[in-house]
Amino acid sequence: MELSIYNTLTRDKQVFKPIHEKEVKIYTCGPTVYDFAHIGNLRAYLFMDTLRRVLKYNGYRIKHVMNITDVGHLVSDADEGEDKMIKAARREHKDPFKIADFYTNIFLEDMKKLNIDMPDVIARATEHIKVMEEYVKKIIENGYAYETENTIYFDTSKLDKYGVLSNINAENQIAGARVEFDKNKKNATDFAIWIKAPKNHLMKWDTFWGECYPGWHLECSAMSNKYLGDEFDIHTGGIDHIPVHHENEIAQGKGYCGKIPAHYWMHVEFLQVDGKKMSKSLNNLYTLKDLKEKGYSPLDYKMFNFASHYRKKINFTWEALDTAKISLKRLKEGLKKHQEGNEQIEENVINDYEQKFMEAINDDLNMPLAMSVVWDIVRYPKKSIQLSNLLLKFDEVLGLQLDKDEEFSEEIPNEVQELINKREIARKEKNWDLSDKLREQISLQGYIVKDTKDGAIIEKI
RNA sequence: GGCGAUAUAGCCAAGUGGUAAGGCACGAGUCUGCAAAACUCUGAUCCCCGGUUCGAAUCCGGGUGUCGCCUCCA
Repeated sequence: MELSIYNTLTRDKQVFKPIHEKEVKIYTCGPTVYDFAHIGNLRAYLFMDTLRRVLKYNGYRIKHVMNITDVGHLVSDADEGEDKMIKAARREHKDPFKIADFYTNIFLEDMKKLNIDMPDVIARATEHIKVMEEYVKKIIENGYAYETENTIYFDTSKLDKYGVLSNINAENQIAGARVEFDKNKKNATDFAIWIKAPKNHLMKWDTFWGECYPGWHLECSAMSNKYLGDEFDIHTGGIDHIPVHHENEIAQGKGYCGKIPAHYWMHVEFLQVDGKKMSKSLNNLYTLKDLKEKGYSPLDYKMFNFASHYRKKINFTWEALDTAKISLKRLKEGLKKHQEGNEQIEENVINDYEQKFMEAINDDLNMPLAMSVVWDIVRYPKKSIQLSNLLLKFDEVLGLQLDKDEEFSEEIPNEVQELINKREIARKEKNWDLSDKLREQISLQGYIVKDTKDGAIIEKI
């Protein structure tokens, strides 16, 4: 079956045709590791995960590279302000390289918790300075750059067109600018590719142009080129990357070898919180840790993401996350129900579900629609191991670990356990008054008791 | 000022020309000592106005609202 994906470059959905028949080469703009990843960041990597899984489900091999930006990302994408890493280093009174290590590790742990299928290569910018240096030199040789006192700029006026992704151009950049552009720049859209490090600058390397550090946009171009070549299949990132970062990558690709690096550009929309953007200034940034503290697991959050399409804004509310949590639990219970069943299901029913699921995921990763097929199977009137096997097969795409129980069972304090034991005895004696009183006491301790056939289940409130 | 997105039941959200997927919540029922959980059943003509068409949530034109990027941020 054909796989269609939306390409920002052409602004339409296209049938996906890789450069090599069986292998797909992907580059993902990874995190700048100067702080904890918030759930908005994580949405982008969940999208990356789904994309990988869908491609694999379609039988492709994948060569996937993601960068870790640990230098050169200035507080503004337009090369203004200071380096984010250095700002963080000052905030935490630590060496910027240590900061990078710290947040990189946390990031990788988050990826694991979300059961994200990771790229084959994770490239740290600071380990690729030489590659970047060579990349810049070639851009200069090709006549696409000019020097000012402290910076080497990419000259966007040398391109046939700048702004192929977003319709921005030098004129409208200037018209609406609230920031003054560097007067040394020839064009408003020119951007720094190599920057001379000021004295006492914490992150710098001895290069062909003296002690320097790389421009942020350059990192991705140089590293994708090293691992994937002049042209590869898919480039992914957040929607905020479109106007500057990815335009600049395209510009650099053209300056380097005359080619737009990727054939397909895929972008994830933003996550909002209560209908507003998530931002530091609004103080509504949540991390996985915040979610955990409220009793939600990383996979609950993953489930939440499947409620909407990646190219649409998703509105995060605690209520919506709760919906996801309940749904995931019911999904797992549905799987168990089918695992215990042995009723025979006709083959065409199974085939029909497979067909529908595949159609959904192959239609530009329509996960909400795919989930409706999953629910259909869960709610199928017959119990059958054939259906549970089908769900597990689909879980290769979902990555929700449907067959695993959450290891969310926290330890129950002794005093609460004693109350529970007493209550069980009271119930056996049919002493309902005492039983209800004990349940009340347990709830005062912050736990809910639920009686099932197999005994009481305890949950934290 | 420039660029872009979006408007579908209480909430979240699919659906891009043929008469509205799914999830959550609410309500009813089954089960249960009770409660909870679980399971079953139940709801919308798609922001407004005009047009194209045999037929539009879906296409076109005009409004209105909301949101995002251009400064932190995926």
